[in-house]
Amino acid sequence: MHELLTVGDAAVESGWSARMLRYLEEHRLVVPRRTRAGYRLYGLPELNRLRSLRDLRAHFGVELAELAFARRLRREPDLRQAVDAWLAAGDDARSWIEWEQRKHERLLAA
Amino acid sequence: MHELLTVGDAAVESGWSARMLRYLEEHRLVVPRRTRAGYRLYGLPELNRLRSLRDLRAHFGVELAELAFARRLRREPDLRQAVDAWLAAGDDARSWIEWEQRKHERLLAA
DNA sequence: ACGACCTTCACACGCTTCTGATAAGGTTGG
DNA sequence: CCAACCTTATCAGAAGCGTGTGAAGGTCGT
Repeated sequence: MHELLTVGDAAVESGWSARMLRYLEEHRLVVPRRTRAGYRLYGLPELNRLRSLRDLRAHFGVELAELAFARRLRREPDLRQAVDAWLAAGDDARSWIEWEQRKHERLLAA
Repeated sequence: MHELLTVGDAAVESGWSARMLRYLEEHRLVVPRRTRAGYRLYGLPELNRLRSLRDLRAHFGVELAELAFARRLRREPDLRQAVDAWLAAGDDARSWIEWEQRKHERLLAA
């Protein structure tokens, strides 16, 4: 038997406030279905999603905006590529090709 | 001849303000070397990094915090996995495994 | 040794994010 | 039909981000 909870019960069950459940829907992070009258209905998948979202925030300190950005990354390949390239130039290049050149620059700077 | 610019010149050259260059360093997005006296020194790699960072923001509207988060993603595998799992449950699962089950739930809700 | 840079620190402002509260009204079940 | 829920909309406030500006002091080149 599938439990379908209205927003208040889902709030209790998930550990969020009802206010935040509406907020999360507004930002399309967890979007419940509706009854014909417009009541939100949360099923098991939504509850799991809410709980793991809560864990992500608690455990890793992830902001909602950051999650939304991660979602952008997997949907916009050119963005992803640009970001990856930018980051790669930071922690790869710095490590050894540049290192040689820096050794030289450091002499000039000293 | 490698140009090594102090913060004011690097600001002019890169299109950021000196203030922002210090801010970007503080958030470890572009970290220059220092002279013994503590002056920041920007070389070609840093200037390129600054310019492409500028482009990333202008072209894709990327926030600095989001970039920092993307960096976390590639350095913390368990975070990455958690985020990926969460996102996957949203745009894959929603599309078809869940879809069947929703059809059923929708009947109950109506 | 002086002017033009640089350093750190801190205040402040406008904007956005997250969160709660409250108001005015619709739905539902006993 | 009434209590207890739900809806949307709005105001409010704490916290953070992106910037500028200014103070108090150190460094550098001529």
